[in-house]
Amino acid sequence: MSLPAEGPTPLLVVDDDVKLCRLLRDYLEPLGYAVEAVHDGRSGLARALSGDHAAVILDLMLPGMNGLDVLRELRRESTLPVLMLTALGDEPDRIAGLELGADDYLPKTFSTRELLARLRAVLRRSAATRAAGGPEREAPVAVGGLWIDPGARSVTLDEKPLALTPVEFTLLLCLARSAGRVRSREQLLLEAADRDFESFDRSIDVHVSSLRKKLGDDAKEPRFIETVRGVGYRLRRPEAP
Amino acid sequence: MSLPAEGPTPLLVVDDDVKLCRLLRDYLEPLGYAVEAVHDGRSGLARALSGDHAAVILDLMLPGMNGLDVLRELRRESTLPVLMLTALGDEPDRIAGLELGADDYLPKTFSTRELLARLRAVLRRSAATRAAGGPEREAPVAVGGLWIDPGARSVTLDEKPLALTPVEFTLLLCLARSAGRVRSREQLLLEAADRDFESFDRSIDVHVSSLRKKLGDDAKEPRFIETVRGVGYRLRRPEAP
DNA sequence: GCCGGAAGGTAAAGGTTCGGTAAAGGTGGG
DNA sequence: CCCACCTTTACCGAACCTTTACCTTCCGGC
Repeated sequence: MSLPAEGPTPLLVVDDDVKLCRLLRDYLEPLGYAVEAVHDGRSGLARALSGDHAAVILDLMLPGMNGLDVLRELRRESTLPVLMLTALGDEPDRIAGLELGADDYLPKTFSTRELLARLRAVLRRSAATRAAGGPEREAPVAVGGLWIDPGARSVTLDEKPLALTPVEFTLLLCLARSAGRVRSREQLLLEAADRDFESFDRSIDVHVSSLRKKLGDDAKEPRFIETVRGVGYRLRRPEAP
Repeated sequence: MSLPAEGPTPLLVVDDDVKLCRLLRDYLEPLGYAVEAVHDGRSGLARALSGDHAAVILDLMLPGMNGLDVLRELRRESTLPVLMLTALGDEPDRIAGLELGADDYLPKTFSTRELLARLRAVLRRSAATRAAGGPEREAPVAVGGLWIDPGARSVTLDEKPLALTPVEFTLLLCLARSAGRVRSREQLLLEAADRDFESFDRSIDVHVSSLRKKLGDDAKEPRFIETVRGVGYRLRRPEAP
């Protein structure tokens, strides 16, 4: 990806609300961003694919081509960071958007602070992945009835979505990636919470406990997370006959 | 794994759609890959097992031998990276594929960019695990009908899993690693329980006793753990006629 | 062969450690 | 301030390790 090394950070805003677009421009340009605005889905997609921007702020309610369709098409070709604008309480769209590969969402009632925070977070993350070796797309992991998608940070169990907290998600992902092998509390804590372990730290146990509850798992006869006494935990790998 | 150090990266494509195979070859060869294509499952499996390739792109819909069967068979012998091709929205197959050990999936409507990105990701990951995780991992030990896996911290006896306590496990592992040689109670206690031995300490004897019980072993005519009077214990190595 | 002591086998008891989990406490973002 | 989340604390029960005790087996000496 080739972005100019200097100058303001170029952003694309796709929203049919012209007033909102102006608002965003007025707020963001003094802060070092260059805002290009388009007002329908089709041109939004075209501009987003041009490679001229560092990120897109994308409304989901659009005339012509729906925002979700724009996102889906965009994701066939590009890993450009996408921040989607959703009406308050529009949970289903939000989830659909994140599953299609949006990087974050922004309620339409956002505060300027919130906007800036999420925008920066999204840009930072994309810069980080780029620096770390390009658009490393992480493959989803499936084990037992679990489907874990690192990109969307979503989990389904027997086709049904689970609501996990960040630490729970990472913990589960970490266990799933080494399914069948034991992982120590040290490793888990480091990967899931980025923290060092010191004795009498029970937080992994607690996270495992609540994970099990959400998975409908029983600690004694677990379908998923097995305890390995004195060592750590292990995700069961289904028998392979 | 022995791949040529130089030249194009050799790929295997298994798909009955000859046109698609040609498409892949035309796209990938100029980018530094060598594409070998076969069009049915059975030859796909045979070629994949040859060790001649760096990765496989595997269609799941195949005449003769199903792609999932190919994958399952392949995974018995090989950790070769597999990218599977799935029809859009074919969630069940995707899940089955990943559970069988596919490394990623590619919707049949993939863009060339997407193909390349995922292919590179898969190759990079496999290179990484080979470089880092490979030699570091502790190798399982097999002796008699025993299979001891330090990574999983699991033991099977004649294919059936055994539930051992931490000390029992370490004790058995320790004995198995020096199968055929005697180990003193001192050594065993130190390795298995991290404790110093002082005279009249019987705890190793007790652990050996319960181990034998779990192994179905008889102290007098042992299949596994032999007593060496006045010295310690020894795990029998199966006769080598 | 018989005897005695040392070594080893093992069941059971005792005490400790470990892990599950509810609930309290703390923290940061909205 | 509220909410969601993570961590810490506390308590309990279960699993575990060691010790003890009582046998059996082994082996050298008689």
